Amino acid sequence: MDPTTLLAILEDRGYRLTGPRRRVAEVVVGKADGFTAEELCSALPNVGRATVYRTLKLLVDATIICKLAMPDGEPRYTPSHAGYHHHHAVCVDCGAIQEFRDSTVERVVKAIGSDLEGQIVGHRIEFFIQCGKCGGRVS
Amino acid sequence: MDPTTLLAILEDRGYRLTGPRRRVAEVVVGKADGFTAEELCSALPNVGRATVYRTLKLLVDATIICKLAMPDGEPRYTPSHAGYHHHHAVCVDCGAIQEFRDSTVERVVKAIGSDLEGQIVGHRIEFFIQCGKCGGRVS
DNA sequence: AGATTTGACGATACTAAGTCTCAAATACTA
DNA sequence: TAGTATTTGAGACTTAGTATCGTCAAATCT
Repeated sequence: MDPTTLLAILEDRGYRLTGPRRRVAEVVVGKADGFTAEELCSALPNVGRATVYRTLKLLVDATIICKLAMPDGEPRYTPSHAGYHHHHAVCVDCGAIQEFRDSTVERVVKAIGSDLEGQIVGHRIEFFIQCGKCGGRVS
Repeated sequence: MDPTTLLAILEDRGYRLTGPRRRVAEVVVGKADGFTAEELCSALPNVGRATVYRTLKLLVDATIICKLAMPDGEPRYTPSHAGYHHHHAVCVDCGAIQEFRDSTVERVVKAIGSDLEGQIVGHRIEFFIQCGKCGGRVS
């Protein structure tokens, strides 16, 4: 996604296109492999921390980026390339992210839902990998 | 699990059975529905925060309790009743936890592993529900 | 049981991640 | 272009957890 498209989405949702938001957009779309909030703050020293976090939240709400968590719980953001529901596999060494969608996963989620008492309102499914570059077997 | 068994497991792993650990054990086994680290600290005002966190880590390593994360990322601990690998469904309203094991999930995990570039080193699978008591449909 | 060794404790300072506040600045609208 | 509602940013605050380190006590040894 290019910054212009990203900003257009925010505009459609009624948000103003401000300088800081443009600058965040610029950086975010360039980080194909995901990033932490702190990285973003460092990359944008002229944008306040609060604004960075606020903008991240907007982008997550707009499903432009996804927020996921490393094994230790450290949050990590990644631009979402798919418009549809999907999951992520994150390399624990370099942070590279593979998006995937698996209809089997969705079927399993539904099946489990009917086995549990109560109603499923969400789920979190994340895979941690060592990517090819980082020593994992290349399949 | 009763506190004695819990402590025996720690002992087997070479840890000393100290007063603070006994007190933590006592409280943990009583919290069937999960708890936060802060709740544990409050419940044990005479045990230092650092000790509470250290003991939680020991218990997680020993797979006596599981650490999971609510939708907003807030960590939550829960006594593990199953000895085997399993997943959790947490009520977002009251925190009640259902453990489940689903062989389908495991099969799917394996199948996805062979589709991804690299090697799977872990995964996180959590379901968020509204339990029967909290307004979710009872299935 | 008493002495020794070594792991554990806890007070406190610190870090990291994120939120809140509010006056000042700025983007949109008419 | 003036008006107004939104957004910003500095910095204080919060929350969750870690590090330090002198003190203490559990297990072991004799």
